Amino acid sequence: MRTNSMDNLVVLKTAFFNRDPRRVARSLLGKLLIRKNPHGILAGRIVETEAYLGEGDAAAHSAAGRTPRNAVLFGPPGYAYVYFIYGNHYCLNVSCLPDGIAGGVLFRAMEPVAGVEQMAEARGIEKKSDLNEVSLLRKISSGPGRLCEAMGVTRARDNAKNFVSPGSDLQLTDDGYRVRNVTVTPRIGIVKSAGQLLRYFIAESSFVSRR
DNA sequence: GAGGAGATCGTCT
DNA sequence: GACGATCTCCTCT
Repeated sequence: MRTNSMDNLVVLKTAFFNRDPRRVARSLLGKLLIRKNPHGILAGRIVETEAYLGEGDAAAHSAAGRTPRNAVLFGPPGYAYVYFIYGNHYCLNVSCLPDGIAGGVLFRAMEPVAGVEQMAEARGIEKKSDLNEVSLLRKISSGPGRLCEAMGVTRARDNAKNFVSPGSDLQLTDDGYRVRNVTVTPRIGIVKSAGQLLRYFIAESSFVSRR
């Protein structure tokens, strides 16, 4: 699976995110997550997501109501919600549904597409390694914490950032890639509401975090 | 290759 | 003071 070209990228609009997180999570598969920085462009194709439904979803951060930490999830759609977990890692989400209603989608894994060397370096992967090997490419962004480290995503830098704004250095775009088969499973690493099928991934992708 | 444990800290109770 | 939407390293098989 390779990208088409980096031309003809259409930035996803607010309306795309102003929907049920389950629909957004599925629709985001195959889209490109892009980070613009002074050294160039980093991009990855989203291959795995999870939907978090808001106050009715016991596993969601918004389950207990609005707090300073999770306020973005209750805000307008299309904004980055970044949180710190396990003392080591950040996780990146995008808010869904209209202002006042909580909901979001977690980015769990992506396939590196552009700026691969930069991302590998950010992850502490030796440059001398052959970055064309799938087994090494997988280590760059096959997991929510890994993805954030590769993209340089932190709460201080990116929380509450607008994905939709033209000037944003963090964007979600459509390059015309079409996903064929989507697999749906329970979400990973949660205890509450563990039975719900809210994890989505591209069936044929090698860059999914876990099978 | 599978399984277990440690790292490490912000957030909420 | 407890815990968590994770990752890596180490040990054992």
